[in-house]
Amino acid sequence: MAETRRDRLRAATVREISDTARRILVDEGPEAVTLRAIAREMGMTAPALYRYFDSHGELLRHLIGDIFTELTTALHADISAVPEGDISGKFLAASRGFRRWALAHRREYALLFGAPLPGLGHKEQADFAEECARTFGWTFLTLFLELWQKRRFPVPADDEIDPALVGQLRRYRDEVIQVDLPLGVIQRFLQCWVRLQGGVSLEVFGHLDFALEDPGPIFELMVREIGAMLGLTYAPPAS
Amino acid sequence: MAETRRDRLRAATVREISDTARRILVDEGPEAVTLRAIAREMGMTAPALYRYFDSHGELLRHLIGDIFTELTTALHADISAVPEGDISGKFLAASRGFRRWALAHRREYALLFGAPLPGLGHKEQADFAEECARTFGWTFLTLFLELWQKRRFPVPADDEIDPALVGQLRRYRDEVIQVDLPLGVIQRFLQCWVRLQGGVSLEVFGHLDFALEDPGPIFELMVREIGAMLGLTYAPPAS
DNA sequence: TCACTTGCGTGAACGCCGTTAACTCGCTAA
DNA sequence: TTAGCGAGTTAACGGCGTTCACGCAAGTGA
Repeated sequence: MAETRRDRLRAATVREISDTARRILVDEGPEAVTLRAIAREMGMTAPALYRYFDSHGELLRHLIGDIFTELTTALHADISAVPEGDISGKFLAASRGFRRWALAHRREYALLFGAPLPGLGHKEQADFAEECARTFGWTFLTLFLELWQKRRFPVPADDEIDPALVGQLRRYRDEVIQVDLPLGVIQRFLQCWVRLQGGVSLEVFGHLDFALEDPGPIFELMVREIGAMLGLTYAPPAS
Repeated sequence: MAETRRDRLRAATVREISDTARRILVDEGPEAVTLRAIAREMGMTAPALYRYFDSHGELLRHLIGDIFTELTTALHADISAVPEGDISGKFLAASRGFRRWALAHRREYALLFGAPLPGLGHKEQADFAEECARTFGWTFLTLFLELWQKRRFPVPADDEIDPALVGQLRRYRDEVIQVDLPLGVIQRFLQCWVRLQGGVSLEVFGHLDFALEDPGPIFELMVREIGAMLGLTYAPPAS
């Protein structure tokens, strides 16, 4: 079954819808991304969009998927801009790149990492957005694993880990990562990720404004601490 | 000007509106908190609510203020349940209490600490919600300062702090805290707060579900680390 | 007591929104 | 060549925030 002309047109329309939705999101905020607004912008009427998406929610999920992919691409660019051997540098670049992207795309970030939208259950299976999110997750995870392979930073032994955590870590390792690793590595990964994403979220959502105008130094401090935990050779940001 | 009968009735209605809104929020989620739904529930019509609030957004902000106050009250209860001398215990109780409240009130938490709602600019001045948020902030801040007074945990000296941060910390200290303190104490406070709220947010919003079913142990690990940084005498949670 | 103000609430309406249903039209595949 | 399918339309439903004109009762001053 070759790709027919119709199929190409359809794919192009889907892309145009995504792009339009994206532009509205950036320009006018998430609440302005309505079916009618998208259709209006494209010279169509709202019901026509139902030929391409089952509902408003599904369109949004698709948009989320697109944005995840874009973020992943941006991070990979940041990472591969660092010379091949410098794994510490790559890790720092990814962390800073994540924050930079988040600050430059606050509304998109809110869609990806904010409170889960009602009606957009984050629990959907076999979802496009879900898949893109997983791919994104691998970006940091592979970096982390590579770091572990090369530097063997100190991690807690299995019997030093909270028993309530051991089972969960094992499941995550065996079912998702599927690489033979000490559980302590995974615990460290999660700890780092919580700090990184947690810190970025707070800053992006303005929850540090009560004290700071520019939380950049606090973020850098955090990166430094994470680096220390992982035995990274720290280098200050380029800019 | 004494409080007239009208004033009392009016205040009662305002409270009933808040309560109704709150109930709808808890039962049906934030998107269900509409003027019409509130009015319906109260046996009124939507336009009547405009006698009490300028707009839907302002009603929501008021609701946020109420919830902040409730959270503050809950935390103070947790804190004062710990014997007077045990400042470490109080700090741990507050941290765990914050997480417990957040998990037990996910929708409310999202309203307070999620991405700022569009149309609900977080930058409003002299706002009721803003005021309640500030009061909430003092809960942890005073605990932190009390800890500093009593235990003098190690903090960086002024000239060890990122110059880009010094000015901001000084301004926050002089204009908000108004207590004579080394800037390093404030830096530490912010670092702790970022980790605490960042971690709780991630968990509440389900952004650790990709790996963990119960992030509790990770949170406890975080509390432990924070405790170590502040020289707390760590005690495992009661429950 | 009587007129008057003030505040609370209603109903109708406007323009948004997501969604559904019935319909048209042109391309495509048999 | 023709039947059918896919993409698009218009009309409509119910829900939303919001505005406006109006009624009505409670409080107020003479």
